[in-house]
Amino acid sequence: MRHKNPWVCRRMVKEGLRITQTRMVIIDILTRNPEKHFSAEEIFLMAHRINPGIGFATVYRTLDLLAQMGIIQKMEFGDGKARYEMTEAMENVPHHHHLVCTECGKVIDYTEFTDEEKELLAKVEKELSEKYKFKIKNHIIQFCGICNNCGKRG
Amino acid sequence: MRHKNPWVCRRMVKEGLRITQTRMVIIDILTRNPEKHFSAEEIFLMAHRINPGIGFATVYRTLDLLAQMGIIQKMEFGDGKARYEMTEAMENVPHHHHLVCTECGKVIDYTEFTDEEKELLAKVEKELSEKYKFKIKNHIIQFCGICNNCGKRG
DNA sequence: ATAGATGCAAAAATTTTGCAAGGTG
DNA sequence: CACCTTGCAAAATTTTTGCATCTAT
Repeated sequence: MRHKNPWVCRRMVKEGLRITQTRMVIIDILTRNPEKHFSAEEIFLMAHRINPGIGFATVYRTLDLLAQMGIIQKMEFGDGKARYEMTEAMENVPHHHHLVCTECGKVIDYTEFTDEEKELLAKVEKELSEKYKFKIKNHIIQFCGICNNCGKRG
Repeated sequence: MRHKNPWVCRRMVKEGLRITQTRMVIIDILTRNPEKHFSAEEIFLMAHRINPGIGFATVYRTLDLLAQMGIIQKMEFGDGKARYEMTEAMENVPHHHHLVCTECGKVIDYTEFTDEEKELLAKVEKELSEKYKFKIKNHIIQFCGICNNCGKRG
């Protein structure tokens, strides 16, 4: 099997997991779209277009697996569907967070973190980690509100 | 109808909504537990114990309504159930965030924000608000990782 | 009185599971 | 070849909807 994302494949091999065609299709979709936040259905449809044999259940199982390994992050913007995207631990994945419109569900990505913010976040993580004996792997930051469009209408 | 949370009731009246018994039961549960993050089912069970006539659908409808009004915040910790808690905009609700264990689902509340953190957060919100013309009402901050217990076992 | 709100039950939507068959190491 | 992984279909879970009835204003 061709290894499209060597970093992920190495981790899978190290954990005794098999590098299958279906998994590679899904990993490829996620790797090529590090700034997107796809739902399971969207990933299924894209995977299905590449290989029509792929089933919904396997997409869910693979997403769970990758989330468990810390390769992707599962999140939820309030519309009942889980979303998945590469974690910041991945190469070439810019640190980014989300602005979520509670009116229309629109999600804006927000990447411009200042050094001050990054440092403070790292400090907070370190403090929390020690205080609660919690091994922090990732964080989710969402700002919720009303987007430009909905603000005009509403 | 007795008004258990005058602040919320005033807002409801202002928006032409009716202050019903069912709504007050639900608002009371949420008001008395500002630091908890109940699922819809948990709220339904508690409401049902107070007034067995209350139905599941109304619980969902009321939670949606309150979330839409910005009185409660809907969030998701990765177990497929939405959670609801009073927003910081409410009186007497301490600013707090969550540490979520991705192994066992345990959620630890984290309230100790320094002034530095609060100021920076306010600054970031203001900047984002202007840059994206987004009226920010709230934020969700979650740190994801492995809790003390799961760390020992795993 | 009347428009909004409720409760029930049925439906929708998303996610999980069982199991025989297939693919990877 | 052994055993992990898959696909399908069925099941489980969570959330939403339709509609007659009730109730707050």
